[in-house]
Amino acid sequence: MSPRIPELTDHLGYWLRQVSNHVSHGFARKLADKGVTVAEWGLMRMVYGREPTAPSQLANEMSLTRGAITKLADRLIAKALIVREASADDGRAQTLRLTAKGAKFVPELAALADKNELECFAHLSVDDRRVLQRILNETVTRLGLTTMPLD
Amino acid sequence: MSPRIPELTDHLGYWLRQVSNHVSHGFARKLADKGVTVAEWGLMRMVYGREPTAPSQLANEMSLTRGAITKLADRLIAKALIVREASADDGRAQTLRLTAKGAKFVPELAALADKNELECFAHLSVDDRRVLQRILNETVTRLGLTTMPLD
DNA sequence: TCAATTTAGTTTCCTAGGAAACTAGTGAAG
DNA sequence: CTTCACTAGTTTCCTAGGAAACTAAATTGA
Repeated sequence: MSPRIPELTDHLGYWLRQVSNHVSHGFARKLADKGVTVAEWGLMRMVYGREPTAPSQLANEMSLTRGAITKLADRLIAKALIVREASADDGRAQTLRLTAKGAKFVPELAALADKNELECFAHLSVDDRRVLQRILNETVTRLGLTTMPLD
Repeated sequence: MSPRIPELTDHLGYWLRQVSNHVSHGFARKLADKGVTVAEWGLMRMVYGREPTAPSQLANEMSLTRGAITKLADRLIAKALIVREASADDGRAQTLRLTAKGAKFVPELAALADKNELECFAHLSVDDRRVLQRILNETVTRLGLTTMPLD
């Protein structure tokens, strides 16, 4: 007897990705109006209000390779939103921090993030949102995730 | 007074992407052992047990561009998992369908999908899974999504 | 009937990130 | 001191997909 082959839609993972992609793409579109990508926003938010930070540190926190951070930082530097500075004590090390322009930009982008969140989840009851939050948190914990996803 | 800037982690969208990416990457790793990508699996599952299907049809259903389907199909053809055939009645049109090898492969890959689902969500109570399913479904409906995400 | 439009699929160019090789500076062992 | 291993960051090559230009076939309609 042939066992039934599950549909793609039989898996929670499918719906999760569906929703997640939509949320991210909606956000990406909003950010694009400001000339920024989601990854760029992520890095900017990470270094906002924080001591100059090592790229490798950010790579860990954002779950990107160091190579990706190099290029991401290059783009933000080209836009004059962050600066890369040599570490005083370690000839290999560098730090990234926001420029004044970058720092002024962050609240504006954060507002877009809030707006996107609202658009995507406002239809849920307060209770549903709490439950969703709890379930996602439990899952992150269970799966041993601790870092920021960007891809 | 300066308003507080929300953390990345203050948004449901952040956690959603975190979990979604983890689930997808875990699945991608399993599929990689079989020499297949998530997108390739998606296309294979879409055409499984189905009449030969137009690439543009699949593009819609999978939320990919036609260009992406062309290339995705090229890869699957190179692996002898699907075939591309000219439409009899329309000189522009083509259809894609699984080869015997491809069709035999699908159940094996589907088992991996089930396994991945289990690994990612088994820790949730039946109730939580039902609630999560409902919330995601409501959100998909509300956001007007009807298609399959692959990126 | 034959031009204009539309449609199906392909191709080219571009972006973004991973893997792994590479450069250069650090630190430890001898 | 000098060598060796390690670490920080960069670079090269590769993959995958989107946008838009492109080809060819169908359809429309004057």
